[in-house]
Amino acid sequence: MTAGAGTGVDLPRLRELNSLTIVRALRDHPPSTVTELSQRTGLSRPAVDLIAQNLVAAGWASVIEPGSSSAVGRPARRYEFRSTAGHVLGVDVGVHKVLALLADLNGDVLQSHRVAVAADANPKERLAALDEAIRKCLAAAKQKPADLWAVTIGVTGPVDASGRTSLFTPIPGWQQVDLPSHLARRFSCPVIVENDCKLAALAERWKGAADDASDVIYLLAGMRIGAGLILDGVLRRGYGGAAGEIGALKQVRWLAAPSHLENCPGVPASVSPDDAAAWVFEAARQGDRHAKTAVTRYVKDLAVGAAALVLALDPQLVIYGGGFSRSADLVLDPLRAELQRLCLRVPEVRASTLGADSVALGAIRLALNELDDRLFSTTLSSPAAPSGA
Amino acid sequence: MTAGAGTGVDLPRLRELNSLTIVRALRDHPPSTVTELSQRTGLSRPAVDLIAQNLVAAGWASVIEPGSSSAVGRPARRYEFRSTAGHVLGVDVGVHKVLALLADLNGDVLQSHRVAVAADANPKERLAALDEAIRKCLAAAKQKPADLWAVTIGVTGPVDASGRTSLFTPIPGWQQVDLPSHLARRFSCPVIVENDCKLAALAERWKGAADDASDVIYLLAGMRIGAGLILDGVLRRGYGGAAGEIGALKQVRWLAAPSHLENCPGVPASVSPDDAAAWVFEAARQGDRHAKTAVTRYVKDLAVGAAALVLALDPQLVIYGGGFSRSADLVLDPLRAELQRLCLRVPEVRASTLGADSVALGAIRLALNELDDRLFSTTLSSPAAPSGA
DNA sequence: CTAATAACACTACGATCTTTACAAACCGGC
DNA sequence: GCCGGTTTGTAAAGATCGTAGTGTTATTAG
Repeated sequence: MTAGAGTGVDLPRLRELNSLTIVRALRDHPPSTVTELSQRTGLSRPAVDLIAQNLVAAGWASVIEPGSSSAVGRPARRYEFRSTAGHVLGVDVGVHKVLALLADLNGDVLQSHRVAVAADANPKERLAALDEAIRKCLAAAKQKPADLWAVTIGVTGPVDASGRTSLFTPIPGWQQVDLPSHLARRFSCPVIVENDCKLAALAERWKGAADDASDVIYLLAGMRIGAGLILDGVLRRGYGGAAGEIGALKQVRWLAAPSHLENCPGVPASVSPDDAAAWVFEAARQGDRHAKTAVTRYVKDLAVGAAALVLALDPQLVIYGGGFSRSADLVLDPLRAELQRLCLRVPEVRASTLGADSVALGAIRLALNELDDRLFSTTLSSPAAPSGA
Repeated sequence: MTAGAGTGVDLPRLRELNSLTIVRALRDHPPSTVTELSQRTGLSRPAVDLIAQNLVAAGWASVIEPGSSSAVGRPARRYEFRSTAGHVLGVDVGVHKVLALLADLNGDVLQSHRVAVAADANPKERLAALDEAIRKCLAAAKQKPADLWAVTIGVTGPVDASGRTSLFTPIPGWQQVDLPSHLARRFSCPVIVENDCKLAALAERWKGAADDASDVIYLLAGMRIGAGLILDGVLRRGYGGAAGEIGALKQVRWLAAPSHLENCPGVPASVSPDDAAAWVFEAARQGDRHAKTAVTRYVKDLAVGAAALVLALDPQLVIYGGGFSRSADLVLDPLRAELQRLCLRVPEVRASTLGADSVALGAIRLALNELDDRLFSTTLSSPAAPSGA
């Protein structure tokens, strides 16, 4: 292949490029007339017309015949991206649950299924829950595994090039699990495994609190704290997939931070360790001294790592997400104050607007991104579920 | 303009795209025959031939008529990128010196001029030195300011969107200096001001120790420690231009690190503060106990910040550069050991291979990058010094 | 000097987009 | 109900570009 010099463009390729342009224009906007597409793309109306007809023939677009029009002039035929031409699956394999979402090519969620898992479940049980979540989600939408065009699974811990969490993961026994192999037997389409923080960051940038920013640090705050980095609008994985794992540094007190909440004096014995943090936040809201101190200490420790990331990357925006983001009302202001104290230039700080689905939503976004790269960078063939890798 | 949907391609644009492809192919390789270009770009020989002739007519390429050939067959005419069609200037405004480099469009340095400046010089004196360095460098190469296509100036401290080091800079009085305005009066071409660490990182990736990596953390180690980040092969500035300034965090001991060297017991009074570090490194090489301790402590502190960056970004490579990189023999191994201790996945650690010119070289690279963006993204007009911004 | 080789030069062809022109469909007003 | 105004759909002509194929030219090897 030609290396970095770029490749010459001949006429069939030109048509392909313009077809891609039209597809993108269709996808980014509601059903459009040929005239609108012509204006948006700069192509002439006859050219757009021809390409649109070809796209319909290939299955990428569908026609909406003109109904009753309100404007003057002849009513226009409208073209629309056929978002149902394919489907993608996004799955969140968490500590307590597995959540599977099925979406169309627009990224609209069509179906979801959640399976609870014990925190100390062994890998076999967890994989069974994963299979069940996927199976039931597809069944409810009357889809087969072969109908999927891309699948992404979110897991806890940094994901290496082979799709394994070999460096570290808090899920017991999960370090040895070879998820790509497990799933390759079930799907013919590409399967991506990715870190949960990174996926949540993607989701937040896609349709969450960061949809207007291109340089974002996303904090996934829970009993474990992680970070996902979006720079120049693109998710950064790092060379080995371990970007954002600054919590591993002792000077950054992310490992200790949640323990302030867990070990806060006054938590009733009846509250399980998993719910302790929520109890403490609520107590702090009620004015409990110990709880307020615990939250303050938690934020102070959280802020050190956040400041390190902010100083390293100088983002536009920091998103506070994850399970603890329900308590953002208590965290955001002191976090801002700490960042002000520690950083050169303080970014905006916002709470996540996506709920517990953020990781699975990010998985969908990543699957769609992969699809875009695969379909739209090379040739635009007829839409069909890919058989090979 | 059309928003994110991309723009349609018509036939004149097609020709432009292919011309750009040929220009890039010419630039990346030694003088090429039409056949070679045809193979590299995938375009047919007649097409390449026509485009090449147009490029020659426009001034982008020059012809080498066939001389004595060694191969069989008719000797081929060769085309070559006319690197002398334009020039760029890269300047390093350091604490002790101003260094100006003039380069052609290949990035080959044609001329350099260095002017010494006192560390405590006021902005007016420093600007005078800058003007002198530029003037003499251009004069020696028989070039006028109007012949330049792009200029980049490297300064110490994070550079904001307006080209000022408003947040922080160790150079006395420099925070108020409006370098872009100062230079806009002298040049009609675009002038970029950028942080020195970032430029040195660019240089190292261009023709230094990092020329084979795409995810690089560059450490500019001297009496002050800074960092430049290259992710996915692109320099990351951060939203406000302050990426890499992790030294501002107290838990990261970068501000204190060099003081171990400066305040090392046993440094003779005759050694100036600026030379103390070099003396300590040399003493450590000779086996001096105190010096060795100082170096150890220095590396320990340096490693904390480096580890924070490594954990945050998971790079392929860490480059140890800057004034202290002459002592890399003492630093690299203990630095690797510390990173091993602190990080999840340890990147490769290398010493800078570029000398004191790295910042100015990076300035040239950035000027050329800007030129590429400007010329090759839109239309490929005749080469000429740009008049407007 | 001849054959082989590889590059150059030219022509015919096909694909693509644009421009121009005209018919079709719909609205509003008389 | 009919007619002008407006916008869309469609067809034909013109222009540009890259490809394929053919012949010509320059050099080396024998």
